[in-house]
Amino acid sequence: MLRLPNEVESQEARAPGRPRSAEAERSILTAALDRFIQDGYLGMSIEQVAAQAGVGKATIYRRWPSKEALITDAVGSFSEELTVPDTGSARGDMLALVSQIVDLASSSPSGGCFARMAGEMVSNPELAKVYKDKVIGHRRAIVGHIITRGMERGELRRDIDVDLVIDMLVGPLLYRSLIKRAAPAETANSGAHLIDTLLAGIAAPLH
Amino acid sequence: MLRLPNEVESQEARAPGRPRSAEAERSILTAALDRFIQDGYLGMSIEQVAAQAGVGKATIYRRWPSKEALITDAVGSFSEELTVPDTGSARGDMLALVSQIVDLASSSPSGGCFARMAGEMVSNPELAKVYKDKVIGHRRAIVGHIITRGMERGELRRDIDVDLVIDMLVGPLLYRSLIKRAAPAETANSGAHLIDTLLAGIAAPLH
DNA sequence: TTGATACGAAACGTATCCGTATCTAATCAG
DNA sequence: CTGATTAGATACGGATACGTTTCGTATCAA
Repeated sequence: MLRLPNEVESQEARAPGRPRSAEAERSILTAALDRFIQDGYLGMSIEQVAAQAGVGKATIYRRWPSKEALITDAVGSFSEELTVPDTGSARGDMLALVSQIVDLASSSPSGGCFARMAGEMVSNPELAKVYKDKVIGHRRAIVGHIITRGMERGELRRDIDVDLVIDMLVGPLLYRSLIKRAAPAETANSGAHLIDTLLAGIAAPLH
Repeated sequence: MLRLPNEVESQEARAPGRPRSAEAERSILTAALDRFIQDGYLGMSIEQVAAQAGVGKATIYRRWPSKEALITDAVGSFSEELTVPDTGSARGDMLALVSQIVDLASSSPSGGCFARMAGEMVSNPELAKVYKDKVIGHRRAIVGHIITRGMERGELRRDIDVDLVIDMLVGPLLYRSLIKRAAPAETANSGAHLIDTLLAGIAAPLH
């Protein structure tokens, strides 16, 4: 049996020589995602990413074999810190979630990411799959959880299609952020209006 | 932007020499829009456009000073043949409009155009303005007309925000077409479901 | 017929970018 | 210290694309 390093048995023996910088890896992924959202896959360049990350180009190609592999990893590493709100009511949960999304969009590149991805997904199916699985799936799961809980509590009708309601809640918000460049505060305000209208419907009461 | 010789003067006055081909101009704009939707602004090339249009590259640069000017004109020349339906009820009008949009998306490049534009608008404000004015504005006006008429007829509540309801009708449809690659028939079906849910709301009736 | 212009095709110059190779300095284990 | 590897910086080859120019041909008015 090989001699194990000090109090570490599950890790393999270290390679000789200077180890790779973990900080460089993080800064590369961050810069790559930023440039991707800003300029798109073709508009960005590896040299820009290297400059923004403060590394050399060779350091990037030592880790990823190609530009495409780097971007796929960068999009996949992009996680949103969304939590499932629990305010006691479906309406409150929806409001809290919209508030979370608005805060996140103003403090991280997640907002512009969707607009950029919408276009890139047309030409890049693999990127589309990664983004849908990692980001869209996560977001839809949270909304679905809120809706299902509201149905179980009797606040929401039991015959509604959860998947459809998710689209009706998320779709207008994304549509607004894509078309207009709405200010965060305005988005939050219209979000409340959206939720109330979705809950009440738009048909006139009979007589 | 595009000015033919002596266009402003009377139709009698003509420039000497061979006149420019109007057919070449149309085929260039059509090819440019197609390549733009397919590959994006950076992904397309003028040589591709020229080849697809069956013209020489110089013929393009004789009319437009740059790639950007060409694409701006191509997007601006893109008009949708949407008509305001009049079925007698707001619900019927909405269904008819969704049907129109679905048919249009399967027979023209308008569907993929929005996905592509969503990404390109991030980096190109001028293109965003043209697209919003020409396409989005036209589409929203039709939906707004339907909703206003429904309010006047007493089918829809009078206290709803027309702009918000437009977003609630168009947003989910666009969101679905962006995220999923839904088949046209499925989109039409879920469109009917969407309209009914929007009309009725999702809140459970009080006891 | 003549002159002027547009036409498609193709070559050209310039620039950019991907991915590789090379250089010297820095960082680890033994 | 020695050897191995990574670090950033930079040059390079190949490819691509924008925009210009040239060339011979075609199309108009006079």
